[in-house]
Parts: sequence; C-alpha cells; structure tokens
Amino acid sequence: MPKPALLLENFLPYRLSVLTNLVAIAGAYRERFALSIPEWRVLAVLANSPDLSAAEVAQRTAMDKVAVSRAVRALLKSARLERRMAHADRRRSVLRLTTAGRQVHSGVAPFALAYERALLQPLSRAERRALGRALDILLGRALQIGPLTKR
Amino acid sequence: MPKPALLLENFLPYRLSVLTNLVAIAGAYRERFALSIPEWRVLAVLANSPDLSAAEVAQRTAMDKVAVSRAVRALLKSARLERRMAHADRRRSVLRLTTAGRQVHSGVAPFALAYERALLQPLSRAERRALGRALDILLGRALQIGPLTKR
DNA sequence: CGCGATTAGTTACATATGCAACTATTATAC
DNA sequence: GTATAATAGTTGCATATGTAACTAATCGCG
Repeated sequence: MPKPALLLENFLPYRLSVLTNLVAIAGAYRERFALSIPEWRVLAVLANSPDLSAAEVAQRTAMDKVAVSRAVRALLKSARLERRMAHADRRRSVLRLTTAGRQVHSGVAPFALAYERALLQPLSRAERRALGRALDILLGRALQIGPLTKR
Repeated sequence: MPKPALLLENFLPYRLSVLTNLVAIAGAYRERFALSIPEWRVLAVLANSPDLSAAEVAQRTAMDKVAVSRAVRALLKSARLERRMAHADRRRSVLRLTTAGRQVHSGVAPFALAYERALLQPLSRAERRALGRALDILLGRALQIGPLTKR
C-alpha cells in the first residue's frame, strides 16, 4: 500500500482555495458598483429577506458580526440600506434596503448570475447536481469536524 | 420560464467561499507548527520539487510573487529553507528545504492528509472523482473566462 | 559593446480582516 | 428590585494581503 503522498495540486483544501480566489477576483464586476464582497452579501440576503437584524444577516451569510457591522456601516453611508431599531429590543437593528439599494441589487444580480452560468457551462446537468451535492456534504462535514485548532 | 432568482445559498461563488473559509480555518493545525498558509504551500511544493526559483514556486502554488517572497523570508528566518543564487542568472534564487524544513513538512503532512480524509469520508469513491473532475473543469473555465474586471 | 526592454525579487503603502475589549441593553437569579 | 450574566453591535489594534513602485540583473538587437 503506497504511502499517500501529499501533492499540493491534489490536495482538496488547496484546490478549493485556488478556485475560490479565482472566482472571487473574477467577481470583481462588483467593483463597477463600488461594492465589496461583504457588502454584496449583505445586500443579497436583505434583498430576499428584509428586516433582519445584523446578527441574523451574519448567520445567513456565514460572516462574522464584525464583518457585517462594517458592511452595514458602508451601506448606510452609501444610502443603500436603512436601519431602525427594534422597539421590543433596542439593541437589535432592523435592516432594510432603500430604493437605491434595491436598484443596485437588481443591477448586480444579472451579472452575478451570468458569471455563474458561464462558469458552470462546461458541466452537464448531472455534473452540476453532483457538484452541488458534494459541496453541501463537505460543508456539513467541515462544520461537524470543526476547527482542529481546539485540541 | 421563471426568472432565476439570486439566492445566496445557491450561488456557487458564495458556496465555494464559505467552504474554503471553513476548511482553511480548520487547517489551523498548521498553527501548531507556526506555519502560515503561504509558508505551508511553499514548503509543500519544495518538499516535492527542490531547487525551484521563487517564480517557479509562485506558479506552482498559484500564489503571487509578493506572497512567495514574504513566505520565503519567513521560512529563511526560521531556518526551514535555504537559498542560493543561480550561478548562471544571479537574479534567480534556488530554494531548498533544510533538514528542519523537511522535518516540519513530515510533521504537517500526515495531519493535512488526515484532515482531507476526514473531510471526504462521507463521499463515495465515485462522488470524490466527480468532485475532483468538476473542480478541475471549473478551474480551467475560471481561468479561461478571466477577470470580468478588464472590460 | 551598449542602451532600452524584460525579468526576479523586494519594499512601501494603503486597505482588509480577525480578534479582543468595550458600550449599551435586556434577560436571569435571587 | 438589584446584581450578575448574556446579547447586539461597535471600535481599536495588530496582522495580512494586494497593488504599484523600485532595485538589480540579464537579454536583445543595433
């Protein structure tokens, strides 16, 4: 039985990282809209689910609360987002896109979807489904295994 | 025909990013060895291919030359790497692991492989192959499409 | 040769990101 | 009810990362 050699180019974490980087850079069409990736994520989730708190946004976007806080501040400044406070709990914010925010989202979304389509174009339907399933499973598994940091 | 909604949780670039982050963080076993991810990559590639120049390392690891330069500096400082200059071209460096460097690599590699194995464990052989193939194709495709930034 | 164009690698600066400490508010225990 | 703990969000700081400018060396072509 051969000792499994560690070849970087076959190593899954490495390959994921390279691909993700490429895709993220390519996604710089966002730059045309003066949107950082964290801002784009917040925008995207609030477009589908208005009136979330920052913590809820964090959970749905897999961002940490600091990243959300900064993205929200930027979006408030550019008037793409408005914030109220929950009357019941004045710590909790209630976030909602402004008209300008919705416009930006409608502008970016087609680009994002077109890019994704172009990316997936060489894969068959079956291959796409398989990929999607694998990513789901890996995600769950990564969460389950957790950071090896701790012990 | 329904307009394809943009749902973050189905959006491939987003999903890749989340998974990659999780996996990279989990990979913090590297922290036990005081190795950053760029350093780990340089180490890994030089373990298999000694005597590369920094530029060659950059190409094989998909890192940019600045990142390689910094990782090399750190590895030199920790005496895990040694550098000579090519006699033919004194701009070009010739990088090679020291004994200490090889030891670190032999120490980390089993952890890395074990983590990968644990991650892939819920996938069947066929699913792994399909995933690998899909990642390859996407990588090529992403390179081909290129950054939408440029026009 | 010799001078402009390339290439390897480094440095500097500006921006992004992660983590920990902090503030304000609400929930819990007694 | 009051003190303690927990939660939402922000801020500060230290580190990481990307881009562009720079240095040193080689190449290429007259």
